Amino acid sequence: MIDILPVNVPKAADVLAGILREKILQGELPPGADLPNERDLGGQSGLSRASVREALRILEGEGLIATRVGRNGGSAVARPSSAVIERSVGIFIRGLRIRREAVLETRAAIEPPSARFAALHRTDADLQEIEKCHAKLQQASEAEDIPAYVRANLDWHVQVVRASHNELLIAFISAVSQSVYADTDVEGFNSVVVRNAVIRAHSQVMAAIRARDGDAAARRMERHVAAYITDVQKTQASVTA
Amino acid sequence: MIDILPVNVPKAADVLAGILREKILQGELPPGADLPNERDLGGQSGLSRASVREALRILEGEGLIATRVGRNGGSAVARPSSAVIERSVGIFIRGLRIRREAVLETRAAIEPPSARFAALHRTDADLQEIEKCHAKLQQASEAEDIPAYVRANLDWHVQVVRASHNELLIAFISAVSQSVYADTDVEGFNSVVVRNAVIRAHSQVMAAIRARDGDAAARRMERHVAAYITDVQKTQASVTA
DNA sequence: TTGCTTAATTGGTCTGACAATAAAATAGAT
DNA sequence: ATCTATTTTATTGTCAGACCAATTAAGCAA
Repeated sequence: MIDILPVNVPKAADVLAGILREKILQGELPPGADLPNERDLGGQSGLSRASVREALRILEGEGLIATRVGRNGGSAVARPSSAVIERSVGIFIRGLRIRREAVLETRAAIEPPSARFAALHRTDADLQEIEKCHAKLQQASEAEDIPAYVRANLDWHVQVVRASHNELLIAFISAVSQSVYADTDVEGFNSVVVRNAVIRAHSQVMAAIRARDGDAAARRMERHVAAYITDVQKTQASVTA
Repeated sequence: MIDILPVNVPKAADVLAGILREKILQGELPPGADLPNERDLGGQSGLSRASVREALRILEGEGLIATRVGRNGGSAVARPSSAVIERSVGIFIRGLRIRREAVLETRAAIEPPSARFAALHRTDADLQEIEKCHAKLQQASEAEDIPAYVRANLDWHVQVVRASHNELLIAFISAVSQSVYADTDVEGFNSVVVRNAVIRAHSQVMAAIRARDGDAAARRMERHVAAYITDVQKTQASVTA
């Protein structure tokens, strides 16, 4: 009696999706290429339109195709964007009830090395974008517009990582930031003292990035995020108390 | 004439998927809970079974439900796992042709802070798991079994991050490692000198983790991954030459 | 109790039809 | 000839109903 492993029974739609996925990822179907319409795909694959649609929906969920209705509609190959990572990370965080502390830890882990890469790889345009965010931050701080301040703060951090020109780090920080933003309590930034400290820290990080000093950028960013985490924990404590 | 923005036309399946997704993420439908069968869901929602199935497929793709056929089958709420992140990151890397350098950079960015957290949060069981990977690594190295060596090497790194007890970092490193593994050229590890250097570096990191010395763990891990990257670049160069 | 058979339940797949949409083709007006 | 309004057409979106396949519960027999 040989023991046979549980036999895998792939569904028709999964098989078709797998075939198309490989064609796309291997470059045989480059971004922008039109797929055959659903009826033709059904004819070619021998599957029903229902199964074809299921396969296309899978690929759409993976960000590999985009589908439009109407004449000259149909499915076209798309470039996957960081949106798919952001979505899966968001679901992961919410679904597993990841502790806020762990999310902040992750941000704290990613940002200092990202700041280093930003200092090393930045273009002048990157620097200008970062400074634009900084200006908005100052403006919101002076106007005591806390929601705008929180938004600008997050944008600044994301922009710094963008300057690293590392697409994966950008996707990760975007994904994590979205979750951080979703439940940042505004209370912590009611103090003008806290806000000014943030602005000063940002200025120092920017100076290092401007000077292309990777070590300084990483060091200063590390101090900044560490300070932020202790601030959050303090606020947490005072709320709990 | 007022100008009206392009009106969003959500598809029936998206709407239903959104409703169910929120119920799941808000905890109204906890992991393990059974959803109504497809016909009932259709009846309750007023949608056809085809649309219901499409909605369920979306949620399945997001890792939020698992579906089984047969009597007492149906869809049950699942805990999203890091698998969804791994899949989306894999598609992102392959689809966007992310440079191998950027992937390694990302790993290099994540691992040192992860090693710090590992030193701070590890349990004895974590340490044993890491040491088990290390033993396999040494064994494979002595046996000159390079594929097993590469595998064990990767496992060791993932295991260190596991010891951080930060679920997000674990998911990220798992996702990135899978891509690293997919195109690690074995050539670089043909040299016993290189392999022994890796083993020494691992030993030092482990010593820091054992001693719960976060700073040392981060510092040594940083040196280790930096050395790995320069090694890869050297191999690359020799291949190109 | 144990094992086999049967029936019920559920997802998987197919077929065919119609509705909704958006582009292209056409007709009409200036 | 060119712009505009209308009609046609290609395509996805949705639905209804049927049957197949897989799985398990229930019934039954040894």
